[in-house]
Amino acid sequence: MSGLRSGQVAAAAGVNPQTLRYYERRGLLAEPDRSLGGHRLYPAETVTVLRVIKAAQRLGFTLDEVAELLDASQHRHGRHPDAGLRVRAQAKLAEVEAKIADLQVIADTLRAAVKAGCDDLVECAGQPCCPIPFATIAPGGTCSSGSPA
Amino acid sequence: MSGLRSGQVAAAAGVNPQTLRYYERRGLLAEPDRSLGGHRLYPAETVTVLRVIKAAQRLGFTLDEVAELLDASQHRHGRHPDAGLRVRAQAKLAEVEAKIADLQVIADTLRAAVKAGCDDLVECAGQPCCPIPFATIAPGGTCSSGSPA
DNA sequence: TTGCATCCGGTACTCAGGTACAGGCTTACC
DNA sequence: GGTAAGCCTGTACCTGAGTACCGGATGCAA
Repeated sequence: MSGLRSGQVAAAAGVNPQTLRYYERRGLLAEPDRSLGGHRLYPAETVTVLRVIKAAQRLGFTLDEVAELLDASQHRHGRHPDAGLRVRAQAKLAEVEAKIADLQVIADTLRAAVKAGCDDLVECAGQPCCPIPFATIAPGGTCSSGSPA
Repeated sequence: MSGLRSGQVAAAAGVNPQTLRYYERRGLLAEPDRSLGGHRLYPAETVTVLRVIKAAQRLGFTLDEVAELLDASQHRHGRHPDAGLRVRAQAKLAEVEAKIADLQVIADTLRAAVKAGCDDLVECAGQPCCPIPFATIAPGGTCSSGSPA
């Protein structure tokens, strides 16, 4: 009995054993009991906690945010209003949606550049017809459609 | 005459002066001429190059990729087939679209979690009804319907 | 010629999330 | 009790894109 060793926990959760120590330092995992010789002995729930961490990371939460979520999970009694998953998930959703919108603009620009036949960044920078936003553009050029070598 | 000093170029392009040296090390900017005392003297085009770099970065290209694009731009004569902007922009577009799709899955999951009223990660991990994918789930819970992935 | 802003090279640090290595101790099994 | 696998701490390294700091040299204008 007495608990799982770090290698066992790591294997069960599919993470590197070093990651356990790293998470402990970061405050995501509580310090476990030790054997007489100083080896960590984890309770079985630790595997679940690791899976929770990985799931939350996958949703876009940073480790600091995950730490706060786990923390909030522990003393739900003195419930702070903004610490819960619901509120944070809503905020994260807004972040993710903003990121998607940003990437969509980028994708549109790339599509436009491909369609316009741009094949040389530096040359494009001199031509006002190129859809790539060079912010403020250098002295104008003779633009048509192709890519004059 | 004789060229722009690093601070002038940096100010004109809106970047940190240190960034110029960094880009030089990374091979994005050619080594400029020097004054007798060893100070860099840039041609005016450098400002355009910096804007090109920033525009390409904005489109999702890494600095290594930007370096290759700039490189390809210089010897377009011995044209390597896959070095041009067009091909690379298409590849980058696919990357960006994949990332958008991934984020959309994440956004959907977050929306589902909010809708399901999840407010505690650890608790959710024990309940099969939570839409958050905990991969393989820990010992069961008191839940009604479930869709474990 | 003096004074100050700027620039030089080199090094080290930042953020995020880990991963790797070195040198020594513990545990488990036979 | 021997041996090998596993674990311990501490420290250094990785990617990516810069930024900061240091002591010293330069450039330019009055």
